[in-house]
Amino acid sequence: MEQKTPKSDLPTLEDVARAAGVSTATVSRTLNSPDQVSERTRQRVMATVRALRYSPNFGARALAAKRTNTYGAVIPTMENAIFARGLEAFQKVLVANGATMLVASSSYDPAIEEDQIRTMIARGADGILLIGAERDPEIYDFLKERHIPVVIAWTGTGVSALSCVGFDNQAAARELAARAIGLGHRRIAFISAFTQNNDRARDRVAGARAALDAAGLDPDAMPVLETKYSIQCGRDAFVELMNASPRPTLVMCGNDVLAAGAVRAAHELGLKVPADVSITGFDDIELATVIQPALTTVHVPHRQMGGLAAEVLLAQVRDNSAPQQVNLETYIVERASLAAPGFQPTVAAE
Amino acid sequence: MEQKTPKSDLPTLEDVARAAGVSTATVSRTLNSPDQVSERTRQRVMATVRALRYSPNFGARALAAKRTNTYGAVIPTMENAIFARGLEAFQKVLVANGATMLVASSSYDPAIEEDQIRTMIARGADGILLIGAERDPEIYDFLKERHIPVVIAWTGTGVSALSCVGFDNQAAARELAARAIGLGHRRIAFISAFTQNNDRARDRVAGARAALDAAGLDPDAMPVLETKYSIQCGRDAFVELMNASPRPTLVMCGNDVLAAGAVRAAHELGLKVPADVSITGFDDIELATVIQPALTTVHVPHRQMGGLAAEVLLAQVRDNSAPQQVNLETYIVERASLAAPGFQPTVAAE
DNA sequence: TTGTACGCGTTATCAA
DNA sequence: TTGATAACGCGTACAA
Repeated sequence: MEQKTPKSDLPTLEDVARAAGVSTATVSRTLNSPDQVSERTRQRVMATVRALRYSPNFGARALAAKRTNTYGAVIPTMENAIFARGLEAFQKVLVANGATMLVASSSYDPAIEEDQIRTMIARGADGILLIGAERDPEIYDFLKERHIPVVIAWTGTGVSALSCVGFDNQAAARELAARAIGLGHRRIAFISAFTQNNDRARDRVAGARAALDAAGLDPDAMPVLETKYSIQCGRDAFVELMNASPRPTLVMCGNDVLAAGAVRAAHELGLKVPADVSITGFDDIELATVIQPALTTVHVPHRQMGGLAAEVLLAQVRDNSAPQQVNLETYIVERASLAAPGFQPTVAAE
Repeated sequence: MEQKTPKSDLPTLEDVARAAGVSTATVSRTLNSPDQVSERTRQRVMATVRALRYSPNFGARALAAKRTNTYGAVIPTMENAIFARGLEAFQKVLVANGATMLVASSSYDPAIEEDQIRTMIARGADGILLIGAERDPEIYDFLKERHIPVVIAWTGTGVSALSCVGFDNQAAARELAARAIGLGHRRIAFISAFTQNNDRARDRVAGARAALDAAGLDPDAMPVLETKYSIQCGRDAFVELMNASPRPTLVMCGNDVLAAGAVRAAHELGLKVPADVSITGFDDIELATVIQPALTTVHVPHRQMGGLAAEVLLAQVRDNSAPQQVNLETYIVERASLAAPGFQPTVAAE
């Protein structure tokens, strides 16, 4: 009156082994390194696996193999098209390589982010994707101590000894500003995301300043308003900026969402874009093409960034390859929201 | 000349126990059920935990506890604001309850989705969030067999014995169509997402038909074009629809993204919205407020849905509570893109 | 309140 | 190519 495992539970490796008439080691090998097993036994084992609907226990596997095949992504928020795009690409590459993605968002809060990072590693993440390079050095120490490979995305100037896949925020903004200056703009204002704990935002503002400087203009004369990431906030900021006198001829925005708000505000103020005031964005999300006028902006290869980040991370974990620094190209997308000051569309057509 | 664990590895429960001068059981209890431990020893153990920077090994924990505190979400794509919103909320509630989120996207492909679901449970997910109720019954059997709690979101008509948190897609679309019919619209066309494997899309079309039927109009006379989820596709579909003669006075769209494309196409065709043709959306994402004219659409409480889904799932797993069916309210958001046929804005202001 | 001791399901080492 | 078996690190009856 004694049975082995009547617990009505899921089948285990041992169950498969017994049913197939082999040892657990052979079953394990069949699953993990099929080429070490003879064709015949492999067939038999696989058949048993299917018959028993066996699926390996994750915890046991992680415990024994010291690897989870799980990767964490800690981002500011999924409710931002740029991160959603990057994540989607990151995840796709992971899946294509048999790995799974863990996601947590920090709401741009460094304390929450730190917590999430710790949670990720406690959850056994084999590697981690982080956005931006700026954070408490202690976190980097922690990560290094646990030997967790990290890839930093969205910024090209990474932390030494860490992988990064990004682009030069500052150079991109500088180029855009330089183009505007070339068009004749002199009074430029900037609506930025909060720059605290956000190196990307800071670099973009710095880029605009650098262009001003290079053109012999006073970089510190540029009004900069920092605000939250939302259309409404972009709108409010724009209104405030237009209270200045003389008014700016160009309002650069740290991202397309803020720019969309600015364009909206311009309409409400009875200002024509770009005739009365030019507006630029950054990111090139779909929103930029949908509003009137469409946004002149900086194209950022979000999807490529996410995909590459996954590849770099996988290489580090699986092939133990060295950290890499990848810098992607951005480019200006010319649409309608930027033109020379006082530009008249119909006249210009001549 | 013998040491216990000189492997230069991470500290284990045993290390903490030894350093604190207690048994591993006590350390485990301090961590998992602090109230079963005396204040004094708890203090001491916690201090040691911090000193050693101990963090429990995930695999071992999962193996012993038969629980991972990890929940999976399988969605069509993160690159869709509605799912991004829902996921963000889902994740927030999870984190607030000490759990972690696994994410996979299926690209609306049933085969991929099935794969992802299996992967999730192979990864030890304690529960799973799925979008929409329609899928191979075999998958539900599989889930049931493994005793994995499931919550289905985005649709109110769930699978029996499974939790769902959603809303009535059909009723919402019916109501919107009824309002349009009340306004005088008779020739209505519909741009839908692909309805195959998508009960939400199908229900929305059915809702419009139901309203037509209720008004004594022929539901089958309504032209329906199915297309991919993108602004460009909405644009193309709209153009095609407007080739009909007589033209529809209203084009309903299955979601806001398609509607945005339709509005764009109307502009390009020289048609005024809503004077020449009305357009409606569905979802009420930010995009709806940003385009000109702003979209009259159905507001769907995406965030609430995601948050509730997490709560329902957690309750099932942790409190072993019964599956729940939650139906959320939607409502029509009246903006500018829907008006009576031939409506003249300036005249109407009188 | 605390400790002992076993089991959880795999992987991996070593022999055969 | 295959098998026996020792880890792997933690939770939890059960006992004290």
